[in-house]
Amino acid sequence: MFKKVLIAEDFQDTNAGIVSALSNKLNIHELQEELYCDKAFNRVKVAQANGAPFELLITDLLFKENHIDRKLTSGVDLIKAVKAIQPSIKIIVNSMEENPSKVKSLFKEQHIDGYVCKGRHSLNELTTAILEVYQNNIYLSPQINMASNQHIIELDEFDISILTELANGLSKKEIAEKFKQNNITPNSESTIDKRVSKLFDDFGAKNSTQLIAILTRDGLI
Amino acid sequence: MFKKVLIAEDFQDTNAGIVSALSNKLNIHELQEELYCDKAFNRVKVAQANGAPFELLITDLLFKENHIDRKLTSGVDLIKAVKAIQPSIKIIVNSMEENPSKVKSLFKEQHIDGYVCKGRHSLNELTTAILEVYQNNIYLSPQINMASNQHIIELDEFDISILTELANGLSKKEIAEKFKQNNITPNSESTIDKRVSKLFDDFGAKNSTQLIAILTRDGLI
DNA sequence: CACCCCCTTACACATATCTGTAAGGGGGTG
DNA sequence: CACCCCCTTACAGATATGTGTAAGGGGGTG
Repeated sequence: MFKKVLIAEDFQDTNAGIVSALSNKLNIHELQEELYCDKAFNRVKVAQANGAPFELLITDLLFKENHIDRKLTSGVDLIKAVKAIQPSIKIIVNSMEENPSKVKSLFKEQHIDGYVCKGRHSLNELTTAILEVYQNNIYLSPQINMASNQHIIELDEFDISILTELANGLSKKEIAEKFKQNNITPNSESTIDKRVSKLFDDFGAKNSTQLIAILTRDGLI
Repeated sequence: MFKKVLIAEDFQDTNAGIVSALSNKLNIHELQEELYCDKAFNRVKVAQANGAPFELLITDLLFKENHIDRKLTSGVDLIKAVKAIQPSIKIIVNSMEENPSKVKSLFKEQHIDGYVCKGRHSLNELTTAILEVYQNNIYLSPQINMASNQHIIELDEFDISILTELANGLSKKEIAEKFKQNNITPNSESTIDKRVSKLFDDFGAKNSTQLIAILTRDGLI
């Protein structure tokens, strides 16, 4: 079994639940926990420098903001930073995120080893995930149905830029101007119109307002 | 100290964290837990029927949907049901909700005794909250600043109706027609225009799209 | 090269949005 | 009653939105 595991999770109750479950169920010699990404990253760095690196990182995705300055503000930031200094570390994400395309991108872009979706069985799932990952397998919560009829529509960076500015109250004309200023291309009002109209079809929206409502609700922007 | 406490919380890790913290820190004789509102309500009912009622309910607000049919689908539903059969029970809500006006309404409408906001100190806060509530005081997470500059703008039922339909993709003309059909008054396009424009000012939005984005993000609609 | 597809862009037109102004109605007050 | 305030409503006009059509350009293919 893993000998040295780090947990990064900002909710104290969740954090405590994970720690207590893992100490009881799995024979992990050293189980450390952190409430902040930056501190978690520091522990990884120090452990490696001392020749006793962590073998597994269990992390949440969202970390609440507070008065403390943060360099790493999300689980993805943390994963990137950790992988940069210790590519071999195993990573399990434990989060509320249910969007299949977001979870998919964690495996594809961040090369995580397991994904557990918080819920009524997440501790059991987490235990299973750890065992699987220890065997060099990957683990994915069964409730994340990659092949479902949920939106697997990929929003590219350009789509996201438009949508973010729309949600920010800019008109399409203003967006076109901003894109021209920032050398983002394409940048004609017409093309932006076309893109947005395509997204209406994709997401079954009648107008911009509904489109933004849908995407905001789903956490896609 | 409270002798009999019930915890309603659907995330297994959070649930476990609360249980383990309270068993260690507080001398509570009987600490039960449930993952579903309906089951929690049943426990309260049965305990009361057996002459050994719960003295305190600690509940979340949001409970994930799954394949099981649910009568009570939220913490507020549970609180209402429990208060209806046992008005004297003490209630502490433990949730992610940070909106002051929503928290305010829990105290005002549901007459809860404590509110703990999930975060990096929520277990410590919860312990304090239990001690305060046991002394017949109320407890409120310090991070919920009721007098802050956050939006304490009250949206009335009419506002919500308009906003919901806007987020649903209806034009203002269509909303006016729908209101006329459903005998909702006022219902002229002009008045709806005026209301929405007022909300632009209230929330600092430039147009409908941004307004809906803000309100959706804040969970107000 | 010709051909095709896809993307970008311009333009046009009907509709919707947003912001004024102004008229009228109900309720409270002196 | 006169007066005032607030809300509803109508209307007008400048902009913005959504949806067509069509022209042109790049890249791949035969």
